[in-house]
Amino acid sequence: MPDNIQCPDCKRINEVLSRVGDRWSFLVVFSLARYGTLRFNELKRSLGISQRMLSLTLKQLERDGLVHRTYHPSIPPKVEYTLTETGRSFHEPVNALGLWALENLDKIETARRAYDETV
Amino acid sequence: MPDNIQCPDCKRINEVLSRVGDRWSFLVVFSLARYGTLRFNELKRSLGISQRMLSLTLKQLERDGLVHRTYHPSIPPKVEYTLTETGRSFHEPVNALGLWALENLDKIETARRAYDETV
DNA sequence: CGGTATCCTCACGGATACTG
DNA sequence: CAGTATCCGTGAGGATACCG
Repeated sequence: MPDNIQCPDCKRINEVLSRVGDRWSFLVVFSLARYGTLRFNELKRSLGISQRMLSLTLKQLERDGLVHRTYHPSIPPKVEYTLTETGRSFHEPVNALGLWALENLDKIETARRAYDETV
Repeated sequence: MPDNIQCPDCKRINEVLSRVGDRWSFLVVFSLARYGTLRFNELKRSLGISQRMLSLTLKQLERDGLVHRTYHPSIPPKVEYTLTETGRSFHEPVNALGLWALENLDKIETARRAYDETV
């Protein structure tokens, strides 16, 4: 790497991650991909997320074109969320990350304990 | 989804992501995977990260067993960082995410503008 | 060069209450 | 049910200064 330039892609990757790279966005996409369609409170229970953060996260994801929102004007109201095509394509790397996480949690905890003992 | 239980994997995924799922960790792993070995200040310039955050991020990644640190006691000192095997395996999903980010930045910005106009 | 220490700010995010 | 509004605490993270 030439030492006076930045990692050429990191800046752009950073931009995208700062939009859809937070933990709640990951988990919402992960959940919607798994279950297809979920209502607001189903997502809320599913993720253990606060009402406020879910509302904010869903609005961002809708704005960025990853999530589609369908409002059924019944009483009580019913709102369903699904992934858009872009959202589904985002699911692939998100899922890969989730699987890696599940597979490596133990390894990380072991490494962490080992590290802490040497200190 | 049964409506009274949580997304079964989300809790564990959340745990791992809360450790290695921050943006700086992603970018450090992404950079180290691409360039192999980098010194502290090379990483710093490469990522546009503050000295403090890079120091903290590297220490976490070393602790979690994703990054290996080699100290050369010369004058001036020289410290090189590489990925461990776990770190390299982490690179796969991180890279997938990075590539997705690069491919979809435009699409996201377009969706965002469209959304903002309807409001 | 490769850090640590300190200070300071602001955004993340929970708790609670209220509404159509 | 599906939000919005408000308040508030904590922690992420930059800026700066200093050190071996």
